[in-house]
Amino acid sequence: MRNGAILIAGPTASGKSALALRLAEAVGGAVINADSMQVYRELRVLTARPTPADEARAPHALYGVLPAAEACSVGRWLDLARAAIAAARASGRVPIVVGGTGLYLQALTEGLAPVPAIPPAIRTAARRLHAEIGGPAFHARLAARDPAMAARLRPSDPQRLIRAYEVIAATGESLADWQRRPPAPAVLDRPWLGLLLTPPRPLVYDRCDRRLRTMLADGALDEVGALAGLRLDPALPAMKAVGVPPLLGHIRGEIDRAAALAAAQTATRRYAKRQYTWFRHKMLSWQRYSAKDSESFFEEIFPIISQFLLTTTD
RNA sequence: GCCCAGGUAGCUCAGUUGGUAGAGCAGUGGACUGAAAAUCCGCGUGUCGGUGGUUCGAUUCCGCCCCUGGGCA
Repeated sequence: MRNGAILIAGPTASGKSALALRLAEAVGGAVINADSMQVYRELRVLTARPTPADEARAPHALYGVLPAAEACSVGRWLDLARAAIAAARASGRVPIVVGGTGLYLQALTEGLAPVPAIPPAIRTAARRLHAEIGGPAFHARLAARDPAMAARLRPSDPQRLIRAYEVIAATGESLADWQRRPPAPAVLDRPWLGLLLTPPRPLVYDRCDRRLRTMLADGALDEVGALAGLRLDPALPAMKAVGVPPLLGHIRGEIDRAAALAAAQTATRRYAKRQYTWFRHKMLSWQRYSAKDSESFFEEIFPIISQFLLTTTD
């Protein structure tokens, strides 16, 4: 039986998906999404999700599986990924996990603190309180209950402040203590091979720019218009996907199309830059490839994959 | 050809009553443990268009030239 799993990471527009698909075809794999935005159903074009034609070439999992009205999370994704990996193995396929969300991949390979699920009412209340009293006051409230977390968070960082607050409120224990505990059993308890794609940055930026243009031509505006029609909470993750805010602005008539395009392109470049930072510092055990296109990636990588899969077969 | 307004960071501009200059954006470095395509923190020397002049000292004042925009011909 084949035990190994292949993980592919890289900044947006680095050619991950194409490579994953080629490998899946070559080794009999199943492609599993590790991208926080590609999980949302409504955003196919703007999140550069694999096309139906791509999905027909090999099994794909976790693409477009949640409505934008719901918020995904690392924990939720991890549960989905665990199931998808098990399903792939059960069908005799090699799991090929591919995506650009560093946090998700980290949770997959290193585990996640075993914090219980926080009741939605508590989460909502924490968010509402933060909105009401503002960062500094909220930070002070947190400090009163959880000095350890307050000490390492800035009053200007709403997302982490709220998380710390809801954890202490729901569990009575500091998130810092939770994180010190041994993580839940690692999802990837069997051998895995991490491949990190890092094409030269100017190349990725150029691809991002051109891809945004293509997305607009392919209906990204209609897609975002339909999303707007759902009248969702603007704080939901899908509403904050790269490109959504500027395209919404254009739809509402606040900025012209060219400005929306430029803003979306800029946001994409900045996102890619953050990904490079994460990958550079956190994925030290991953094999890095800076090849310029997916075809040369494939030729370079395929022999390594084959060797890896051989050594992990019982 | 003449008149007017400009020419300062990659871009848009501010400013210096003469002591070689600073914002936003872009870019860049970093952080990251349950909404992460999120969230947050750092980083600003550039022939101040060119060239002469005045001055201890000119990006700043003066002359000439070049370029851009507008107006008049």
